[in-house]
Amino acid sequence: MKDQNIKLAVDAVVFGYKDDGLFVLLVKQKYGPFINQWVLPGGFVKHDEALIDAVYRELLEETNVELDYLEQLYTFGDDIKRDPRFRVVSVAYLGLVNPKRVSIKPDTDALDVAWFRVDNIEILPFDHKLIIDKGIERLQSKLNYKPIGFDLLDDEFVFSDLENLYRTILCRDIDRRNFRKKILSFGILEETKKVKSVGSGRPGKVYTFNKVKYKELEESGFVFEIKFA
Amino acid sequence: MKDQNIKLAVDAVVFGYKDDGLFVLLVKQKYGPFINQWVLPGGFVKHDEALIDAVYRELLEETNVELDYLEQLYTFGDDIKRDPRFRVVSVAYLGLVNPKRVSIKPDTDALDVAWFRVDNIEILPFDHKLIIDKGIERLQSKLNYKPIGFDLLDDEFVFSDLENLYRTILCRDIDRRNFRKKILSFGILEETKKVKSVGSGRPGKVYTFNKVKYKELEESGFVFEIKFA
DNA sequence: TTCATATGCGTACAATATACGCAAAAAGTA
DNA sequence: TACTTTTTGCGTATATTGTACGCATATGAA
Repeated sequence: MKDQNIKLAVDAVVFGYKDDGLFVLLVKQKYGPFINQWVLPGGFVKHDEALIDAVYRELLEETNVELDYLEQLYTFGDDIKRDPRFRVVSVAYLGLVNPKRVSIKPDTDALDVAWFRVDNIEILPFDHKLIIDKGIERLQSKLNYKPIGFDLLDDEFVFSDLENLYRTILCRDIDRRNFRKKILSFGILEETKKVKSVGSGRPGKVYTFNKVKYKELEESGFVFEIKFA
Repeated sequence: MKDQNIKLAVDAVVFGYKDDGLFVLLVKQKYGPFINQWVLPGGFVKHDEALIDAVYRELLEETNVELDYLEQLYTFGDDIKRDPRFRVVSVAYLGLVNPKRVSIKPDTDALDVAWFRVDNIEILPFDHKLIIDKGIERLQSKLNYKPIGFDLLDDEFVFSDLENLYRTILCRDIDRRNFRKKILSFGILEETKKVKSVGSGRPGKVYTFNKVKYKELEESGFVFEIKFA
């Protein structure tokens, strides 16, 4: 036995929302056991590096992406052979970013970077498909009790944008009118004086998410919670 | 630098409910940097061992406890110095068990084992207090949408037992009558023909939790969810 | 017996979720 | 221009659920 040590890695499931679809960020491996294949951005944790810093570092090195949101997702370490080379336990993170706000480009450690529609992803090396599924699950449930949808949208948006984001990610229809009523009742959106036309039909009012206000409300006991018709 | 490798450990926050209080299982260290001090059961993961198996093994070796419930909690690895000896990243697990169903005793790897009231725990070696707090948080929130309270109770219980468990763990009062109505409406409890007297007052009907029924309902879309008055 | 205590069931009211109608404001088209 | 189609913004009626209690019943204790 050459190396009895367990290696520790991090992987990032970074979601982006655009073109009415949910996308995940993948990189084409430059090194490792699956060269030239698409995998989740990630890599080994350095000896004196916090887990979360390893995620930020790998994302910069491989994709040039800086995130709007990042949280720990789950640690994958029950399958001894998840990496064919040696034992690797990986701490997966869930990231959110508006694709418009970043310019993805392969940096030093990847051959290529791209957004993939989550519903098109079939199989991936390692257990990365599993990790993505876990990420989708977390995203879907968290959307109902945290205002994380706004991290995927533009700063300024109309209500149909928000509706479609929820519809897309949750894979189900929602009642437009009740949804609007519910969100507005929270008092965490600011109405701007602008309107925006999306194709034909009446132009919609443009809103922004007031994060400061939300934090205030949260501290005084308010809970963001959405139930759907 | 003698050892550039990150060591991987697991720790278990095992909760037990008895005497109208929430308890956590601690062991007195036999080895390590905090000999003779009380810490969470746990230890290093073996090279060819699943994370979850490491938890079960350590619990057996240190406390002789087999659990009714176990889930991954969180991975602690941002503080480089959480272990004073060398870099250790620890995957924490949350366990539940009815203290009556186990006989805790220090096995090969611990000097002593005991239940500690969670509200009495002040400071612990490593970041184990932090881990316990994370466990309490998870337990409290999960109590509202999963029927995990029953893993902490006897197989046969009266309604006041369940009420008091929720009251104790959530640290707040609940309306006895509405709570009963809500739980009964789920149809996951079986009424036995027995009654049980707890001190003075009218004896209560004895119920059991029908786990099979719950799983069935869950699969057909039912969601266990409790809101409190 | 009488009292204190806990249980089991019920009812009234408030709050929220759900379903859906419809006029207003735009783009497209004859 | 006038008409149709589409999307928006706001409203209202109803169903469902949450919340606050009242109260008779069954026990142990005095």
